[in-house]
Amino acid sequence: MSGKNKRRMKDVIYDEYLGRIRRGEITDEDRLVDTAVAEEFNVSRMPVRDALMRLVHEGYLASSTRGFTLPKLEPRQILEIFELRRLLEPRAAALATYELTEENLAEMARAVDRSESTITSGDVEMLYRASEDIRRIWVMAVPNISLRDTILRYIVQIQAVRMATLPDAQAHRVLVGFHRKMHTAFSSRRGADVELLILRFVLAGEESYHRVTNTSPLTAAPLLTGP
Amino acid sequence: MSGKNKRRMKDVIYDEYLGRIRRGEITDEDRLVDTAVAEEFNVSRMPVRDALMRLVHEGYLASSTRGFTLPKLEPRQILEIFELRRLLEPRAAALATYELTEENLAEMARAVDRSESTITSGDVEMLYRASEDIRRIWVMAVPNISLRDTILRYIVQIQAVRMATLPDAQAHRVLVGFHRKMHTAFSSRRGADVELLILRFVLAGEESYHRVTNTSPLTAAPLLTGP
DNA sequence: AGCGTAGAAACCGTATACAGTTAAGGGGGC
DNA sequence: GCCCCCTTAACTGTATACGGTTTCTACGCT
Repeated sequence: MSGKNKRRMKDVIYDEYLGRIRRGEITDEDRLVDTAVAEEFNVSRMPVRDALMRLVHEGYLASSTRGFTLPKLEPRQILEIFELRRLLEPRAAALATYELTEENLAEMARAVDRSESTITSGDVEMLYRASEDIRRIWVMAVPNISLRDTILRYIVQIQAVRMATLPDAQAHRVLVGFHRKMHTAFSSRRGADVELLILRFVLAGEESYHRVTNTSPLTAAPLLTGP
Repeated sequence: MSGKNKRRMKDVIYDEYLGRIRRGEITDEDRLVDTAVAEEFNVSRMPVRDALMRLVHEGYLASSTRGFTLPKLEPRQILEIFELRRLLEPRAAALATYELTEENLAEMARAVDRSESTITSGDVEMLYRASEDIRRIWVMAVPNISLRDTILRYIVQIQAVRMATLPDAQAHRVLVGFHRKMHTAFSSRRGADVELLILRFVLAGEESYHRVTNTSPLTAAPLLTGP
């Protein structure tokens, strides 16, 4: 009856687990095994393997000889991805500025309210979800689909950075401050303002990460060894 | 004996076909069928399917109900990827500047010579390969591995753009001119110069593509509809 | 002769089975 | 009691088989 009959199980499983990963429902301790997932969906291992292997190749999972787990990013890789985000996200957000609907902005405003409430409540879990919602709203509005898809891949890095920085009170306050400013900037419909703000946001995230983990910026070395 | 015994067939097949695609050995007309590839390697369909599906998910191939083929990019997608390249490649090339060895530069110089020789010979095939070599040399020197991998994915778009623009004499001359300038800039070890040159290079490629295909820039519309 | 339709062929998705590899855990030796 | 080795279980990779879907083709109808 419905047009969904042609949907392949491997795609269903892929979508389901990508959603779980993006919603943070898979934790570091979870070990995904194809036979177990196969049982969950009442299918054989093959479509499960297809789905999980795809998630591995896209960087959302890591495969080992003992099941699939969330990848644990090396600090080096986290810093590398900060550079990519610095290059892509300001422009992407500027493009999204002109696409966000009033409903999108209203939803973002509610998420910002939730974010601010965590300053007093200290509810890191809620901050985490609010942060996720705000990001999702604007990223989904990016009209350049290739650019949007590229940005969506950094979710693992972003979750790792949140895990590392959010327990830190200073990073928490900085993040909440940015959330309010983001809503203001997107609401103003001024792409140039949004672009600059998002650049500052990524740089602030990088700085928080460096402070919390005591690492130093990636590019210092190569730039200093230049002529 | 050799440490390669643990290499999985699916990885061997993946590497082999990724290489063939990158070297342009797969043409638009080719139709890859898993059973045929399986026969070529004397294995079953499964590792072949794994390899080909992976190439599909990474954008190097497209799957249809009738075998796997090179993806034919929509003009829209080609323009989207130009935007990504504009954002990433200048910085990536600047970072690569400090990593290129003297041998790299010498190899690039030889490729530039070959490129220039095609102005008189009109050998588009050689121009194609020289262009590929020059790009490969500097991209492989990008020290940020995540950034390098992201850039390497655009090979399909780049090949499509070359196919569309290289028969055009003006685009041909512009490209060769850039090749010489690139070698000069990389040799100078001045990242800032390289960054600007590569930005100009991507913009020139975009312009050639627009001119040849009679399309208009992607971002005109959203920017103009802004405040 | 052209178009529609039915059958066949090609190819993909999924199931089941087996082999190979790796890590864990228990038992034995030091 | 601790460490090492061997067994065993768990999990991945590959093979084979079958069913479903889509495209091609040939035949018949108009």
